[in-house]
Amino acid sequence: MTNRNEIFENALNIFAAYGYDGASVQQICDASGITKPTLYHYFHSKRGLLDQILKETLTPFIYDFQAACVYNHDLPLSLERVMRASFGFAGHNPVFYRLQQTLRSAPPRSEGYASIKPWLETQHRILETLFMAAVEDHGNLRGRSAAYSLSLLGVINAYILTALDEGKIPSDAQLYQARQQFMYGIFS
Amino acid sequence: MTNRNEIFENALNIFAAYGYDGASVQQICDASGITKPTLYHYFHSKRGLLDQILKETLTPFIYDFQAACVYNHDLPLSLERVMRASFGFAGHNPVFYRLQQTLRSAPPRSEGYASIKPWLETQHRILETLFMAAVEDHGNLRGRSAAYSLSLLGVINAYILTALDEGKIPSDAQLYQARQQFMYGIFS
DNA sequence: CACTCACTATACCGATTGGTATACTAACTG
DNA sequence: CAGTTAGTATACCAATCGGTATAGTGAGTG
Repeated sequence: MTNRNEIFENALNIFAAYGYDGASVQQICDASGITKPTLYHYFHSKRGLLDQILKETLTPFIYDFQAACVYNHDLPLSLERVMRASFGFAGHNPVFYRLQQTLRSAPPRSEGYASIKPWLETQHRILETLFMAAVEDHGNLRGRSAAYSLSLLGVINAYILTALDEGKIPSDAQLYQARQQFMYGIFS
Repeated sequence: MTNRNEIFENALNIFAAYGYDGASVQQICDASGITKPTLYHYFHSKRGLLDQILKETLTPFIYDFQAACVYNHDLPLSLERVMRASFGFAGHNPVFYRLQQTLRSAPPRSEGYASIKPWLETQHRILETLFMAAVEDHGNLRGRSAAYSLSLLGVINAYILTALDEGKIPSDAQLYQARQQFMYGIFS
């Protein structure tokens, strides 16, 4: 493994375990068996290292997520795709998912939150367009797409974290249960 | 306001905004118009300051929460009390609630998480006894009280955070919707 | 008055922080 | 061969970190 990849992987693990503020550059260097100038050769700064981790991992996921969010007059089907994309991503990148989770609920003025904020907004915006498209078949969604977008992301997150705590990926059965529960919340 | 209260309030706000690691003792002192020896006269350490904030704010809440968790053969009623206690607490302590939320999903090896962990466990344990008591009337809860306890706390949290983002306390209507949605998840 | 005691500021501590100036090495390139 | 370039370590930087030793202060108390 190249030094760059070594740094990348160790930084991911250490950020996930100690948090962005709690992790030190020296700690990452020690774990990677290199010294600071090497790290700074590959990454602009500590913040740039985090940004790069988010970028390289989230770019392909957002691509899948967008593909899942197309609407063809079958909202349950779209929701299934969205959940499947999310669950699959979390299952393949459990450590990253934990890091993402800590950043997502980090304090608003922390560097960590600033780093993930644009990604959260992008994901939210994509999901919102799905609900806006579904308005044409489900009138009671009108004007609530932002709220339901946030709510769905919350439900997905809750299921993933519960499953990850047990060391598994959410099963298909859980996927359908989560979808049904969410739909129930919408139409009741 | 006494210096102690001044420090306490400023620390709460700064911890909530910047995170435990991101906040510095000097920053809290500056905001409070005092110097470090004064802070260390009232609190053992930076960690002790956070512990004290959690203790003084969560002790009365846990008391209410426990009272809400008594079971008298009416699970929906108990759940309503639990949600009402949680929503009310969040509404009266919005800044603290945000701090609690960041600590709750902080990385496992961070000091912030270590500080709130016992409180989370206590709350979880109390809620679990409610579900264990309800087994006698709802057999399908058997062996799942831990899972449903976590799930309910997740749902409550999601509703509170959504409401707080809009600057409000969750309404009674949202309370009943959240309860119904959760019950639906149980019995389906 | 003499004494105690809760409280507070000045000035400082060693350790660690994120980051870098300099120099070297090995590999590739004309 | 001469020159460039990517990559790496030693040694260092100023700034900040959490925390404290010391010396007061003023209010209460015998």
